[in-house]
Amino acid sequence: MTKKNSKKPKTSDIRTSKADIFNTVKKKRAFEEVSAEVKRLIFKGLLRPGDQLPSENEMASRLGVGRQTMREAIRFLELSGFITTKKGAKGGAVITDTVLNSISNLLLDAFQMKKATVHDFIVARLEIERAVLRQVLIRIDDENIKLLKNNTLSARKKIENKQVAFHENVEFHKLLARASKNYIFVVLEETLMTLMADFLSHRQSNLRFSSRVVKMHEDLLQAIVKKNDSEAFVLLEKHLLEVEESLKGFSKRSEIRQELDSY
Amino acid sequence: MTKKNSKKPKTSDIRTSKADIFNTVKKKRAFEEVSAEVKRLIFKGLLRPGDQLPSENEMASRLGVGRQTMREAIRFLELSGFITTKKGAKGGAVITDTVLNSISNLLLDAFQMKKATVHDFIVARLEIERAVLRQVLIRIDDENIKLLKNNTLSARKKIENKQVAFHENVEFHKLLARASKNYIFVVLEETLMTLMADFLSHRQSNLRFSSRVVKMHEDLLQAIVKKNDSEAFVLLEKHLLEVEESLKGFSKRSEIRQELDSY
DNA sequence: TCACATTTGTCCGTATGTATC
DNA sequence: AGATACATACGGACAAATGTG
Repeated sequence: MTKKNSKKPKTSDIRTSKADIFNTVKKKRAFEEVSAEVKRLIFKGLLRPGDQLPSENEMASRLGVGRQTMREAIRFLELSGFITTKKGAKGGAVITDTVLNSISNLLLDAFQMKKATVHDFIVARLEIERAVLRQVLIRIDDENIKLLKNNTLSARKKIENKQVAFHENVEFHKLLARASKNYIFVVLEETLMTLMADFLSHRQSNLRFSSRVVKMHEDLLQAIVKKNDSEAFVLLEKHLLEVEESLKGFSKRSEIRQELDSY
Repeated sequence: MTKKNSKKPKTSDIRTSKADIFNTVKKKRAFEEVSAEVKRLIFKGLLRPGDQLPSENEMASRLGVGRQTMREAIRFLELSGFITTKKGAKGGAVITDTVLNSISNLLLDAFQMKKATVHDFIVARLEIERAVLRQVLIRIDDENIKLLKNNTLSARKKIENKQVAFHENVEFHKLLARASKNYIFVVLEETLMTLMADFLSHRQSNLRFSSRVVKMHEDLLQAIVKKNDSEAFVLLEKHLLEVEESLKGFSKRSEIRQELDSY
């Protein structure tokens, strides 16, 4: 952010490459270094979800910074989705992985600022799901088929018990992304699904619609297993267009969330 | 974040709706209220990009909180991409709009965390650029054509002066995404290009390759302007496959970025 | 060039609320 | 119920950076 944005370094434009090198040594704030250090430990796998971090005081003194600085680093990590904090004894910071949640929160801000519309979202989702399906048809294996099958089975069970299969239906698309074996798609799909869940959280859950979605997932999965590519694409498109219908009404409202007091 | 996540409120599940109402009154931390208030002002348009915020001390006393709390709120807004801060006299917080950057940074974190590989990246990029092109062919207008044309012109100029057109070539794809008029794609392309720039920053810049890229961009743009869809897709694919070649060698590393000390 | 004012960045001491034992 | 441990929050202080006269 600080590094990349300095496109006009006031000095001559001729030596841009060298100027960029100098920019990288620009002094960083202490809390940035601290949070980067923690992030590094997480990426390296030395800190894993569920791990408890020492108290603010201890971390501060161990890292050689003040409490205020430590707090700002903690805030930074918290808002980025790397840790969550709890008050009281035995409280403190715990490593979590809610980065995708943080992303979707920022995307909601973008929607709020009218930089993105529901239509944008629907188009992007359709395109990305198409890409995912293309990869799935190439790379799916028995294990992922089994996971998807189990998903539709438990969804079907819920429907039979007159319950909506909301969670299962969202999970189906995440499983599809995993079956593509491409982590970029996994991240994108999970982000889109988080947003989707947020959109739908304000509406009444509809058993009939939920049941219909389960049916379409079952059909889609069958087409995938049978390697009937063209049918799979047709089913996917039809499915997503129906889901789009269920989002209708949102397009008319300019704001997605009435209140922005969350998080 | 705090509100939405509480799907299991320990109390009976039956009164979820009422429980949710009570959840909204859950005590929030001071810095959250402060940052939410500033965000509200931005969303309402009362604070606009370029506007200078009062100093930390003044805002703190005006809002009735301590400076520490104010600083945490500022960190929040900064990370979310709503403000940037500058040190020194006449410094302070200024309303900006770098939400795009913030989302892109978090996406990079997510990719890092999920251990996305270079191969994942290449596949995803091809798919996403295809999707972008599809939308561009539908929605492009004269203004965006002009921006793209200017981009290739200045790239061509650099090549003629024996300079690599690195920045321009990266920018071309960002402009393409903007021409799709879909903010989601803009975010994705921005992220992909950041990754791309990161890959290439470690290699020697190659004038001959850079020149070749410019040529392909020119051809692609021409096909787009002429509405020659099929040729545009062929050119895009060919272009990206050549770029992929230039990334060879990275595939062996499991991590995308060696260092995460950015931002 | 130099001093000065302003503002962020950082540290410390202290107090309070809250969750756990 | 009381003690403990921790995050949360306030206020004061100084250092560092930066623009201005």
